[in-house]
Amino acid sequence: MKSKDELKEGIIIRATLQLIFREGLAGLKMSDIAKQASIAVGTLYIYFKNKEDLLNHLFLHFKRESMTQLAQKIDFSLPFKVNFKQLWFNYLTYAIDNPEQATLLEQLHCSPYLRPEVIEETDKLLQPIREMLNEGKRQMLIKNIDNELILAFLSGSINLIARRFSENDRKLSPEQREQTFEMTWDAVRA
Amino acid sequence: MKSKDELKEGIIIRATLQLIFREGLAGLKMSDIAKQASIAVGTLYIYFKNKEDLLNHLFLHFKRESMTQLAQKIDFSLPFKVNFKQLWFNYLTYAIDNPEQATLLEQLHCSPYLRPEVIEETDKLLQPIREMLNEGKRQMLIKNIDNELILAFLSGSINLIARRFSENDRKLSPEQREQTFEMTWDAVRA
DNA sequence: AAGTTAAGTGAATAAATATTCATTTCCAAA
DNA sequence: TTTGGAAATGAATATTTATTCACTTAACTT
Repeated sequence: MKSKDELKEGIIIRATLQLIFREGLAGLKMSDIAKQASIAVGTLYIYFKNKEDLLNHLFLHFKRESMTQLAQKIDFSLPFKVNFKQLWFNYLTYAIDNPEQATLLEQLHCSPYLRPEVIEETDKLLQPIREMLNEGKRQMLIKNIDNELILAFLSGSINLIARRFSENDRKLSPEQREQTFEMTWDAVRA
Repeated sequence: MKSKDELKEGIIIRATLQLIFREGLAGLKMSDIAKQASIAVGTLYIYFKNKEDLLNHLFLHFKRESMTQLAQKIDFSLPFKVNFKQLWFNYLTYAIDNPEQATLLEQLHCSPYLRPEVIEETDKLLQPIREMLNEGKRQMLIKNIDNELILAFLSGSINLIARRFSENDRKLSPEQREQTFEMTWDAVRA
């Protein structure tokens, strides 16, 4: 018998991601996804129960992917600022190289498709970062401000910068990335 | 003869705004808008040619409204930092009190509905702010960083904070607003 | 190499949603 | 107080888009 192509699920997810980035969730059609993925519409329903199911998988997939990227090269034996900077650069780099992802999460977050439990699950992934911020406060290195406020400040600024500077001819230079980190560090440091 | 209710256009726009905030653009139905505005579906088509037309008006309406808010109490004879702070607080306050607006612009910005010329037109509205930033740089008060980068940093952070802290029981306290401004000022100041 | 089973297809169908329009309601001028 | 005309209505219709399914194709088994 013919075996399920393991790659295909990924192809579908990536095709969907690109379409949402370009056209927004509101314009997303199953037939367009199929075309973008170079498969038949019916095939979509072999890999996903329906559109809602596909979008929930999509959301979880990229949340996990971004969190994996985020944790790269973090080593808690190193000084706080080193880790903070690494974390921030990981996020920025991921966001710039994958600008679709931020748009996606944005658009899905308030949509009739996303199931609430999926949102909750993804929020838990941030826990280690919250603990890192606590550590920074304990060492009096960063301002004593509510974690959620700091997180919103950090991710809000990075996300928008990444969106605005993700096209190839506008991508941030290494200098600009350093400048932006300087702004961020000045913002949070005690 | 019966005269057109001038208020109704505003009611429709506000109803639409709320629905997009709650359910996202993807879930937006003309019938829901009608219900939310307590009018019949047909009436929508008296005030707007069709859904696309309605959404373009919506976008322009709130862009202009937010810009008007932004310019409140700005007085170029006052010192740069005073104006900067005023501007920032205007934006934050507007964003917190009208969290729907940010979601709306976000969702519409990449959607098949919005016409490109409408996007362009709204970008022009930012021109005075860019000039203000230039003035700050001339006076060596803020870092010499690309305006678009600073703007993205500022609006990204404010937008996300406003979204996260817009529910009544989580709204930012005056202290938290000051703290957040402190972060912002530390970020941009030279 | 014939048989078996699941993947893949896309036209056909179902479901959701935008838009129209025949009718009714309301206002203002005559 | 009548009446002309625009506003308002919402069931009916048109359109768009998700989903199904009868059929074809491909890979594995005996």
